[in-house]
Amino acid sequence: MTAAFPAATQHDGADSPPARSRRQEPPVPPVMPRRRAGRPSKAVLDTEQITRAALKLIELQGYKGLTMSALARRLGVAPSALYNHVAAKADVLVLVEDHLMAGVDVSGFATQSWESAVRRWAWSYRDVFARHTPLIPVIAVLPVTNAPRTVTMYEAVTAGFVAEGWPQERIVDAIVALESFIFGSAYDVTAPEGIFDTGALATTAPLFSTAVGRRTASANGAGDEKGNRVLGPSDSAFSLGLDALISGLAGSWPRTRS
Amino acid sequence: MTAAFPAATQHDGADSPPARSRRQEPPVPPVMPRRRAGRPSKAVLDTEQITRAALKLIELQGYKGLTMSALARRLGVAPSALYNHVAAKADVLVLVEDHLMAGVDVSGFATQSWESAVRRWAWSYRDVFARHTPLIPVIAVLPVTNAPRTVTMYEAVTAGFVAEGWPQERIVDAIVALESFIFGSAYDVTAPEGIFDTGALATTAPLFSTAVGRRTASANGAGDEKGNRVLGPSDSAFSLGLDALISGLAGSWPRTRS
DNA sequence: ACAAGAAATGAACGAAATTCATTTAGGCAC
DNA sequence: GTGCCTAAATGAATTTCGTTCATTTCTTGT
Repeated sequence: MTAAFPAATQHDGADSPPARSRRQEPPVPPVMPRRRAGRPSKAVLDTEQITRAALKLIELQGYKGLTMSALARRLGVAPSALYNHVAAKADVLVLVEDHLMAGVDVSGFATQSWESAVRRWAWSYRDVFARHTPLIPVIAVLPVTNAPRTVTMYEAVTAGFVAEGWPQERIVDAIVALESFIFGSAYDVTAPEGIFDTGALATTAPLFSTAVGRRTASANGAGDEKGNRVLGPSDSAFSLGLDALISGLAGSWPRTRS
Repeated sequence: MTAAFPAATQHDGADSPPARSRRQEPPVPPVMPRRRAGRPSKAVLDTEQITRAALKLIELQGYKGLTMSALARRLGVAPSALYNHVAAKADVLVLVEDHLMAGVDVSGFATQSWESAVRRWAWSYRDVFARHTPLIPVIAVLPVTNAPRTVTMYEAVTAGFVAEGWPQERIVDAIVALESFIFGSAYDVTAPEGIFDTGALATTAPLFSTAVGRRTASANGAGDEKGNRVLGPSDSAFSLGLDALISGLAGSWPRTRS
């Protein structure tokens, strides 16, 4: 009946904690040494290891493969053991999210112009979460309180806005607006190729259909060779929108003319 | 079979039509009279009814309550019957999505200036999907081919862009950029009150923390009385970003000077 | 009239998250 | 030291969901 446990199944050759040798039969390497019940002398799990294992799983199998069972298996542990460290699967997602935030590039805010810094930050932010779209619903609603790296990221961004002279009351709104655009654009990266092909509905929507045709045509012709990344459709939309947002935001508050 | 309907075994396995309510389970329509197996003389289901029932369920219980069982129960049908009309639950979401698209206000594109029309469209688009954020991952990746109302919506928007004189190759990118911002902003609407409260991390992020404080302060003071809606934090961020995007996009292509 | 197929029922199945009782180990209080 | 409280593990069970399948019954096209 309930056969979802590592009883007969083994780990995916990632670990074998205490090398307890059997009588004389080392049947197969990947056989689980089977920890006996009860608290182990040395703690097997902590949130750090859980985070790492989750990231590895996501890398190998995508979010589809990120199940509590799979996570437990990878850590050489029973699924229920995870619940000593996280209250629910959502907590695992939060761990992953906060880990990822450290990978967002905020370096520009210390060194470059506001425009350049925002652009660099936004691209890297989008790139990170384009590979982790299932986290977006989580982030968007997640109180920042227990996400230290996320707060650190916001602090660096805010510093860049302050340095540019932005009025305090508008900074958070501006960041939120940029972030909203970034999250939405991250989804767009994952969209399939012909997402806008109208097919049988083409006659219903002549203007839109030709616009779609022109778009892909111009995109195909525009191979950017000089070291810049080659732009896909989602990249050119992101570029257009980001530049518009940046220039629009720059003009949204009364700067003293230099 | 016996002539009397065996009310002992219900087809649900999860809950029972009679008054025995376990958790909440608001008593759905009257208790259905039990249909015997086999094809009924008159078809009970079609995609139209499924869509309506799904929308009602979402309205009453949110997306959490939208399960195939609940949907079937509401339609007076066994869960498996749904699969004669949709291939999977995702199809139900697509039905709902396309239905909703008809509610997005594109009327401005026929009558107003491009700026006003985009603004009206964007606000209504965001408002619709702020109440349906679970659809966003679906929409963002969904080929438009079998979503007729979605195509109709795009056609109206495209017409507005064409009328304004936009270059064909950039129209789709501009729409995608706006849409990305809209989807991201829809999530933001659902964010809890103190999402940016840094709590114990406040000392780590002094600039960000004060910016957050100033934001809510200015938002609280700014009650808009004259018929306009009172702006919450997510509204003012949306407003700021949308205006920036619109003006930035307007300046992104070489219009002939009037 | 009859075969094909559409549209229901009802009974499973399998995956997944989560809970619970139980076992064991470490760290305090006394 | 002894004893208790709690943390961290196992193993089994529970619940909920989406989905499939065999079967029944009815409609429709030839």
